[in-house]
Amino acid sequence: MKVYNTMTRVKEEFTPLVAGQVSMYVCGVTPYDYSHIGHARSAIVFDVIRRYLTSRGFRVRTVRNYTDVDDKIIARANQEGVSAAEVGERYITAERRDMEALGVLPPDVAPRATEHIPDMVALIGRLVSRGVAYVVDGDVYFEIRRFPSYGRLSGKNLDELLAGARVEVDERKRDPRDFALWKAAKPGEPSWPSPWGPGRPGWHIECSAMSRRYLGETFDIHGGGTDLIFPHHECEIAQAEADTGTPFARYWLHNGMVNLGAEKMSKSLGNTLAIRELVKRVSPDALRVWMLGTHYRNQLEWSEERVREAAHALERLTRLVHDVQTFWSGAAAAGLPDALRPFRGRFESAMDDDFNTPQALGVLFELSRPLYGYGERASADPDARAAFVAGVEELVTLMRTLGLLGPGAELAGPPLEVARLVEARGEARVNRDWKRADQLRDEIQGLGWLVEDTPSGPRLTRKAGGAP
RNA sequence: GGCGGCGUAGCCAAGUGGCCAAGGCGGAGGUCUGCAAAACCUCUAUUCAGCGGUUCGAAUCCGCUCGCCGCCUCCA
Repeated sequence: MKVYNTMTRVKEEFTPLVAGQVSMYVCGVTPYDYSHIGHARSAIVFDVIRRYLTSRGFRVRTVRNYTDVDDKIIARANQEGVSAAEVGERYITAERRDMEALGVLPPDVAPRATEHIPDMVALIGRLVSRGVAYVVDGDVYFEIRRFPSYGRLSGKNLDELLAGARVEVDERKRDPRDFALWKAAKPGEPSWPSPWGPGRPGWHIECSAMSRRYLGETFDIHGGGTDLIFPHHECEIAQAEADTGTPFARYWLHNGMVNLGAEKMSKSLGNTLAIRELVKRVSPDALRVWMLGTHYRNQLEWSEERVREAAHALERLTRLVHDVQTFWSGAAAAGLPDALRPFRGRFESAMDDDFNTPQALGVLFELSRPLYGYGERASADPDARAAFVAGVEELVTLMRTLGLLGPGAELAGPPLEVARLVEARGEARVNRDWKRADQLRDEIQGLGWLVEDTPSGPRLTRKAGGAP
């Protein structure tokens, strides 16, 4: 299995530190507002990576954090006249709901920065005593020039960094590129005690401290959006490695941004589309298929129209699953026919190549073709039926690897009302009362279901459009 | 200015040295069907932004040009 490592800028063979186990840390959100499509992409990308690794037999331990102490949270709290903790709590709760709606598996650990302040204080203390950090008026800064490889992940040259620095000038810092580990409390801000006086942690320290607590000094995969490469991940590395002297994360994976129009979607630009609004309009699986249709490292342009197309494409797959459930749920599956055997291997080759989901999805669609062939003959030919059931089982397995067909997916049967209408239409057709049959079909369609007559009987599917 | 990425059919998007350039959406014709729908069959890029070069051979490697985006500041 190969993964692209941002650190080395090349695809590398993936070998976890401990055979059979993978430790993965993914940067989560700063909960000061509702999560948007960009967060959804990151979550879905790493959800798929996690699921795939699991399907390949790895025991995967995942951590996704909440950075619930930050300037923006404080600003929001002040603006609303509530506590920062309340703001954090509100958006963490919302984020959890969003993730569930998207079919993203909860991480094994979802630590909050505010619950790990002592770990951070301890880490900062060690950095100070090692001489890589210094204290000024209750602030603590990391001294960049004490960590020579600073800039390696992002490919930044330290001198140029200084030249083009748009960093605010702070005379107290030894070097403008030094970053804050600890910020002395200002009036009205939440603070915690520390050897340097009351204050709060800087932005990057929480990830260094929490990843270490839950995954150890060195772990396998560190993920996040490309926008975190600098300075966030760069600083995480500096903090962690300056203390331990051992490598921090072994593989750095970064997902591309979601753009709106030709511009990056981000909270600060105010051009976001919140997940909670999004899931009202499109199904989670359609959204997932749309996202996975582009490689995770590429940029992706938001378009509801593209998601609708994805929803339509997805139906080619889900219809097969429905057909088995509707017509052959009790039928015995045979072994997978030889003709269908290569698909899993092709799927895995695609995924093994830096999680090439567009290609993997292509394999699924190719698999659907022969499957429809078996489905056509299923009622007349028991062999075809057994092959059909076995083949669709295989399809379901692969789809689930991508996180499709989860609990959120619409696999439930039609409401009783619809079922009755279908039955009535069946009778009308037997009586060759076509007018009534068509009328009933229209009624059923009005309720959001599509009836199709197949050799095995009427097939019911939810109408296209992607709505949940 | 520095670093990184992208430009493949009407649209989206894989492919990164050599079988006919995946797959999806859309479109065209046909089979099937009471009519539909779906499915099935066939078709829909002699060509990969442009120009040079390397090679027996390039969308794929190299150079240049044009266009677009991201990071360098809070950000998934």
